[in-house]
Amino acid sequence: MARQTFSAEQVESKREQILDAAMQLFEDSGLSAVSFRKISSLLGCSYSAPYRYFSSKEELVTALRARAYRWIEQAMLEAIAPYTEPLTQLNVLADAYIRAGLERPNRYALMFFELEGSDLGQRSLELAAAKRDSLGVCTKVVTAAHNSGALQLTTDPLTASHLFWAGAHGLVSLQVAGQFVMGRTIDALVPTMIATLMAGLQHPQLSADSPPRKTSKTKNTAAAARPGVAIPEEPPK
Amino acid sequence: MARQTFSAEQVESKREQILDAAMQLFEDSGLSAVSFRKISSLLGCSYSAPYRYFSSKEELVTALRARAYRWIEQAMLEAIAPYTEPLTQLNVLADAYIRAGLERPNRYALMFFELEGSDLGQRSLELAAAKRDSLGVCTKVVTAAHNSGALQLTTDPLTASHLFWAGAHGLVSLQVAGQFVMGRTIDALVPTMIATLMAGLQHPQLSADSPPRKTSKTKNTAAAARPGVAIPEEPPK
DNA sequence: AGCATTAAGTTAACACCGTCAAATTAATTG
DNA sequence: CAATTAATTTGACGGTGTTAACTTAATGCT
Repeated sequence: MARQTFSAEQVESKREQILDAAMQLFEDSGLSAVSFRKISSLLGCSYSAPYRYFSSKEELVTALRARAYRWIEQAMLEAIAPYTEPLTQLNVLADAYIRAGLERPNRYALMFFELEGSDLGQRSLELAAAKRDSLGVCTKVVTAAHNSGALQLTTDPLTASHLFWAGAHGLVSLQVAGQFVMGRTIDALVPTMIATLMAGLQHPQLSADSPPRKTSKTKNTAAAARPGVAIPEEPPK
Repeated sequence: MARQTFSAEQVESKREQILDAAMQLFEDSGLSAVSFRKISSLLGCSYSAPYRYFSSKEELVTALRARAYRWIEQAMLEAIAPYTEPLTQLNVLADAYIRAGLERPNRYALMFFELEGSDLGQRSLELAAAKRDSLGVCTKVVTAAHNSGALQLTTDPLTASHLFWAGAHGLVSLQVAGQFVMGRTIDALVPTMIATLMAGLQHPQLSADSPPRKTSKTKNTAAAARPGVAIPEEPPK
């Protein structure tokens, strides 16, 4: 026969070395600084060697993106570990998520948006699993809070999880993008956002009866009245 | 004397031609497809000509980013134009913002996150103005809703605007990033998010008394009790 | 032992990129 | 017409992703 193939562990070890170097380059100097040549230089191999483990830069960045999800998942898990009360866990989780995003904005940004025309992200099972698991931490805590009666949701826990995640992510994004007006800081907004969502999600006038939105064709129909909120106006024209 | 310099209009026209081509390339194929050479090829000039109008690719992308903010601002303005009732405007505005983001996810993503180590975004007055104006549309509507009594905020209107923006942006981001679990769509979440924030922002238990967050050093202090929400637990260790 | 086999890694090459200096074109004034 | 000088083009450099050809080295077979 011939030389035997590397074991799965050896391959994984190589992949992680490459990803370590790539992540370091990315966090230090952005995505354009991530190059096979610089990675190879850091690893002491030739510039074409990593191609055996990542068939393209896009694939490498996708793996990097999955790592970012694993990182935020871990940050949330570690934050809630010392606590058992679901509502406390939810607050701690939100705090940890946002702090992690602010401390490593580049790595955080990697989780969202591609800025490159690529459909590889849709086909990576590893990335899909990492996404699922990171959201799962949030969903689990919200569900526990709901089941324990501490958070009396008027929507299902999954919807509530999505809203919490979206709210937290929105704050981090706006802060990183410099969207907050002068004098305002995210510090004051985080507790307000969490409290607002908690209050709103327990508001009796809110239930799962919101009509579905039309994403195209018909316009402005989503402005229809919602119970206890507002009465619509004359339609345009 | 000598040949006279281009007028400000001529320069601006050139800049817009370049930005048109750049935006087209970006939306079609991502940021890496935006190159001086391809732009020049589209414009029928030499690959170095655009350098007279944008001294670097980073500067060009920053101008593109400002354009993205002007675009979303315009989408919001056009959406609310036919209406006068502030609460209706707020709903229509949120709907327009989110639909715009979903229809052009690449352009939308340009507004947030850099993915490149660059501090030029901080020094561009044009970009700063575009950011301010786009948020201003939201703030104006929220303030009007507050002043008219239609939206009885327990926080100041600017804070509420930030929360609305963050919530809407969070939903768009999660949708574009494929974060929603299978079977769920953003269509059902948008009205829920808006209604939740509206309900939460009018909730009497919420006021501006939320303690500021510690962003570093001290940990887990943000999990402290908030009125009417939860009672904290034993601290870790 | 020696050799064939074949996985892992290297080198060479290509097209493309951002960027800048030098050369070139073209419009305006004296 | 000629000098001046803004606008543009050309040439060049180092860096990039990617592929193909080549080299190295470990294994099993005879």
